[in-house]
Amino acid sequence: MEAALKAMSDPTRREILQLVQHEELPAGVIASNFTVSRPAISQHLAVLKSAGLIEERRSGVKRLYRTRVEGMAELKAFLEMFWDVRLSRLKAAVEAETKKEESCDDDAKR
Amino acid sequence: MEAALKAMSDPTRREILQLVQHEELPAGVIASNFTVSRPAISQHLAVLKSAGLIEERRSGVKRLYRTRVEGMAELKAFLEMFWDVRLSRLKAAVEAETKKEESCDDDAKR
DNA sequence: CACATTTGTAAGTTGACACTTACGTAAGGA
DNA sequence: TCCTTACGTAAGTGTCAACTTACAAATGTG
Repeated sequence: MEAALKAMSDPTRREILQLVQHEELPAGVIASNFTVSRPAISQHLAVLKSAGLIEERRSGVKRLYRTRVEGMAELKAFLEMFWDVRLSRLKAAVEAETKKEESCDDDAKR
Repeated sequence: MEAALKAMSDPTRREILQLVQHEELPAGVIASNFTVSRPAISQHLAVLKSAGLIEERRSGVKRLYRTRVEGMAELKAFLEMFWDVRLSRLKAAVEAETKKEESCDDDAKR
């Protein structure tokens, strides 16, 4: 999640994400959309992949990339939770409660 | 917007944002919630402020900070638009059209 | 096999940034 | 005025990240 947010903080990577959001594209084609070198894009793709925001599929000598919808959904959910702290505080409280229930069943006595 | 996203990519700054989201807090109190030095927090506050994500109010010798809701709303809107590329492409097209219209006014004089 | 295509990886450079300690500044008492 | 409180700012340091060029690896083609 941390990695996903950091990955998205780079403008080039955001552009890449938009490029492959609705069509699967080979690395070379992606790189051709930018002025930076092809290896630079290759490294950006590696960052996005390890952040779970894109997925790679090999077809012959080519490597096709596209947005990984689950990763984007997770990131979106994290941010949604962030907008309203009351929600995230609630979530934290719920998690704490869950832990309590797991560790001590004494709570039922109260 | 770029600045806001980059500001949010740091975990310490995200914690600060949550701290001051529902209560106005002086810099010192904010810093006391972290293990890093007070000047470090002061610098983080400056980053968040220049990104438009928090606002500062002076009260005597203290400086009170709280989340700037407009800034958070703008960032959220940007990301909402980002999730669906079709929308952002539409937005880009609209912006291009607007520019055209602006320059077209000049053209009309010719 | 020899060769071109497509891509990742290695190595090095540069700049940004998160952090530290030391110092400056402004407000408010004793 | 002197001192304390609550800060920001300056200056320096180490780390990381984005970029470059050069090279390696894997797959298809003659």
